[in-house]
Amino acid sequence: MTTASIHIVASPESWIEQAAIDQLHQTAALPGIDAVVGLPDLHAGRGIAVGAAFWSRGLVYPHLVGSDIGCGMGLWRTAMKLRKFRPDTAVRKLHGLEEAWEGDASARLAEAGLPPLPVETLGTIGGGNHFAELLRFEDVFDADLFAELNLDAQMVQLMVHSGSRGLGQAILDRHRTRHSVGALSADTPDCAAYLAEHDDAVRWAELNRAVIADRFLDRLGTEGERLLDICHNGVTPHRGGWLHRKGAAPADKGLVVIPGSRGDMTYLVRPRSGDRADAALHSLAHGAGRKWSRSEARDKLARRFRIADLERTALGSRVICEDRELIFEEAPQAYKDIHQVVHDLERHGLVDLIATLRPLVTYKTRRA
DNA sequence: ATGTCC
Repeated sequence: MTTASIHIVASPESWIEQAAIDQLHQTAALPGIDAVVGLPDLHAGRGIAVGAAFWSRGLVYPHLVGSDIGCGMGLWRTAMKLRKFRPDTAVRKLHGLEEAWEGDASARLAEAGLPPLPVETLGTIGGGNHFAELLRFEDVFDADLFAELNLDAQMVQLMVHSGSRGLGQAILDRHRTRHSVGALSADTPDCAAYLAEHDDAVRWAELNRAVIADRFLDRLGTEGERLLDICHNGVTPHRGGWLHRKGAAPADKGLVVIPGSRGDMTYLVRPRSGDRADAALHSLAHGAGRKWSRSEARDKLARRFRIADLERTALGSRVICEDRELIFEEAPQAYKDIHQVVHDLERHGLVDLIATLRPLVTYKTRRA
């Protein structure tokens, strides 16, 4: 059995935990895996490294995508002018947005051309590292491109990070009862069935982000226009094989936002194509990447900070998170430095920087 | 990650 090539996109000074590297090697040794790429936000996951892309020739591995099929980031321009925006007012209006949506979810599914999939959680953020955030453009690195893309630094922007909720989980669970963590031969009915369900979950997740954005915009009394939507958990056909992305943004689907932690900047980048993009499996970091596990973050930060300390960030933004464990787990200190992560991508010739965005209000969870 | 586990 041959072992796949392993390419890690990071500079020598960027810290990457050994456990994540070990996981890459384990995945590289699976049958049919030809190429493995670790992005600079690489960190250990539950068996599979996060911040990674895996290319196989004739086999599809559902467990390399994981349970949150279709998870990703969307970015909207709101119609709120920055100079009129008051964070206090926004904070007052934002609550209950992780609870069931009152709108007609079935109609939204039908409009999107989706089959009658579960609708109970459509329009809900979920837990973990998911969030919705209001931001403003800060540094503009390429003013011509910024203008050409019709971006507007005068307006408040909205970013949504969420996925397919219980739907993706159910698809992986069903697959696992039959095949465990085994591969599917690409030409089998079981593989076709998984891919069909996977593709539905990807579209459900994209719709979920759109409904979340609608709920936020409604609550804030404004409207929005979607600028981009990017899926970082999924499997797609690529060069006669299958490209699995596990917490890796696509470099071949237009502009990408790479959020830092909830207390740091977000980067808007334009992926480059070419040999270096090929070597990186047309993939990019999907965020800053965890530096500390959730339990480490809780232990270390609960000693040093009160909840109230974490509801305001070093950048002056607000964090709405009524879950006292989650606010420690997701604290900025638990994440790598986003500037270093993006610098590594730039240094490897994978992206051109367009702009940074500064967080204003981050919403995680708050009772209605 | 989880209409999640304690």
